[in-house]
Formats: sequence, structure tokens, C-alpha cells
Amino acid sequence: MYDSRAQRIFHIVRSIPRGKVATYTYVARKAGVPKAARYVGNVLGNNRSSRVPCHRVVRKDGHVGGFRDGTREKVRRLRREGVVIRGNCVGAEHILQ
DNA sequence: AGGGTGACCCGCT
DNA sequence: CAGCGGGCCACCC
Repeated sequence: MYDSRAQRIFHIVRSIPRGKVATYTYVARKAGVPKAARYVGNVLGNNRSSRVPCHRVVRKDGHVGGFRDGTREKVRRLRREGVVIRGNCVGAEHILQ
């Protein structure tokens, strides 16, 4: 199973509403490990549960970032939720601060 | 205990 | 403005 740290990360990601996205840094900060953005990616990459909408987590510079099933799929899912994406960049208006 | 890993980030060139 | 280098962190052998 996962330890409390990973659980916290999943919980935070699950709280991201449809049509919004959060950054890896944002999730790391809310999880209490502000400099562990990279680790957040590790945890989400490992995740396979459809209950965790990890496609809603993007890079701080606005780029969509990686995805287990491919960046294309991540973009598709976000667009389906109404998120505006130019190239591989999400509109800043969707990013939670 | 220690080195390897990665869906990241920042500063410098 | 694009690349590169180094830092970063928790986890996994």
C-alpha cells in the first residue's frame, strides 16, 4: 500500500475540479513537501487508479507535462473537460494557484 | 548504506 | 528564446 505522504498527494489531486489544473509544485506544497515536485510526478506516474485524475496536474511553466499513457492522451482528457490548450501549454486561467 | 530513478524546476549561457 | 547542468526529493532496490 501507499504511505501517508502518497495518500495525501492522491487526496489533493482528487480535489482538483473538472476544467481546472494544478501544478506539480502546487501539489507538492499542499502535501507539505514544497521542493518535491519531482516526487509528485513519481507517485502519479505509478498510479493507475482512474479515481485519481492525475491528468489535471501540469508543469509550473504551463506545459502539459508527462503522462503514463502519453502526452496526447493527457491533452485529450483535458480538452474534453473544457481546458484550453495551445500546443502543449494550458491557459494560465485554468491553473490553480 | 548507497546509488539509481523520474509525469520537475531554476539559473545561466 | 532554446539548451544544458545541477539541484531537488522520496522511494526502490
